[in-house]
Amino acid sequence: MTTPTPPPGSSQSPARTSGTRWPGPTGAGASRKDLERAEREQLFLDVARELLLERGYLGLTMDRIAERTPFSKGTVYQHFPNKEDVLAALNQRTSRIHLELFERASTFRGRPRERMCAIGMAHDLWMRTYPDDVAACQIVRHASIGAKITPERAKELERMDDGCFAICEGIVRDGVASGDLQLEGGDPRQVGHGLWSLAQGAYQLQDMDFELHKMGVPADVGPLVIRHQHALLDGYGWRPLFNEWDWEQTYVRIGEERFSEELARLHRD
Amino acid sequence: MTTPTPPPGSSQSPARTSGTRWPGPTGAGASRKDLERAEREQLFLDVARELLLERGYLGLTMDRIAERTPFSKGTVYQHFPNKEDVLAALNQRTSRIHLELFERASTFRGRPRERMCAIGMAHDLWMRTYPDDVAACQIVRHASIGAKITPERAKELERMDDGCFAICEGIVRDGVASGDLQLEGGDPRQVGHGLWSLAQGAYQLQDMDFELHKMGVPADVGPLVIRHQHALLDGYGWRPLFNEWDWEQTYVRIGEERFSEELARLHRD
DNA sequence: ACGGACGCTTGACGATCCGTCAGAATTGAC
DNA sequence: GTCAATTCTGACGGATCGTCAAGCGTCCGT
Repeated sequence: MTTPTPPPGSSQSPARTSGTRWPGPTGAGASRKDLERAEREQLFLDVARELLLERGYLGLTMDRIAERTPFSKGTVYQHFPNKEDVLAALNQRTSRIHLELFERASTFRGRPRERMCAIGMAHDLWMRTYPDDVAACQIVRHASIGAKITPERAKELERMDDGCFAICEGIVRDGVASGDLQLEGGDPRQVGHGLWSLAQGAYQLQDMDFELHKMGVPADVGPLVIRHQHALLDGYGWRPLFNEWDWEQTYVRIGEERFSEELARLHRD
Repeated sequence: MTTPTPPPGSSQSPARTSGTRWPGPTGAGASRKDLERAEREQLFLDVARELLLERGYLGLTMDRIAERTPFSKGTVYQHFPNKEDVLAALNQRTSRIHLELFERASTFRGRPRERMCAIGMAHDLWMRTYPDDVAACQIVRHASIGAKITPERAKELERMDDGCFAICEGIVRDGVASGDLQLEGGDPRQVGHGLWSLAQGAYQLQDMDFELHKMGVPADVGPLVIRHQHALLDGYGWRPLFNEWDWEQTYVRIGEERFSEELARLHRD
């Protein structure tokens, strides 16, 4: 677009061995410069992720990112105006996947409540596949830390969360429209809020240092959260109720028809 | 205990105008030294709280605490080994109140589900009365930041959360024992987990920067969370169900019989 | 009244990290 | 090969953390 210079002949990238497994949206139609820049940014993010896993939030420093990279700190700052923004960028990758999983889930064919189950499964898969990245999200999104993030990046994050939520909202509205869900005076969107709160809270409780097993919570909260969500939906009277349907089979179908690849990869590791 | 010297005559403390409104448990039977030390610690915590409200997590620094205090940084470090521990100590005060409110709520006379409502109200009151302190809790308790906390303080925090949870668990067990709640194969403690997750998640969502009103969530999530919790309990079949009872009256009773003082103070501000 | 041991307080200090910027290095056009 | 434009670099100033040796006050025995 801006630079009219196409990749001159040999467009083979240096194939930096960053080892990333992220579905990076390295957009098409970019000049070599842009490509290198995008690659570099990915590299920085991969290293940042590494550091975050190794040494936690307080161990992630700009200097260390530069050290583990063939670039200097100044160059890192060409990509991210500050440390919080690095976290936000990581967050962005994670949120993008979140939204994509939700979109895929929403196309599941079935009764509205079944489709809502697909959303729940997508969320569970997301947290299960990228647990550390989701943990990073918790930090950045905390208002008192996220205050330094680039406005555009913040908007982008918000946009993706809105997207996720809009999908939920659509399914709830379908539920109402189909007659499966009858809300007396409540805003349909609030049901989505309840489901989201449940998942969010359960995850945060798990992420704390407390020993949840003392509270009868299994190490893997996923199934429990899903059970809670069913209880919530039952409480709001969304048909078919938990004991009116073979949900196990629904989940099998969702897995086969929408998330076979993710489930396979998850079981492989 | 150690120092046999009693306060010689004039035991009038310097009456530092710390302006704290916290129910500090300045234990009895402490020597003058200990008392001064305890007072100083309270002062440090009050200043830390002030800073946290004014400038957020990143604006809370040990130097600034010392600056706003007639003591030097070294003295602050005599009380808290690091910055995270200051936050943890703040957290401790907040958690102590939390537990105390739960204990008070649990003594409410009524059917088990009504008593669980009292717990919900206690939680709501807690978050409503000390919103900023509860927000601080969210930061400290994040595993990646809480790693630097003094082990004893961490244990203490855990102990208080366990206390809160034990109260919930007891009420759920009462529900089962009374026949109001019939769980098919589930651990009774998990119901408590669901309620807690719901409150925790809703609060965290509110604390994020996202614009929840776009999701149909009112600025004050309290009533919505309580509605969600009722739905969850209905989903688990805890009698009397939401539409089988005059809950409004229950809440009025809880307020009058257990939290009249807190409610009055809340309405006054 | 005096002295000295003990413990508390201080603030300067080294280390770490953030974010900047002037200058070095590289690139690409001619 | 030259030169301008762009990109990269790492040293630097500022801020913060956490330490510690030296200063200071308190208290007790004489």
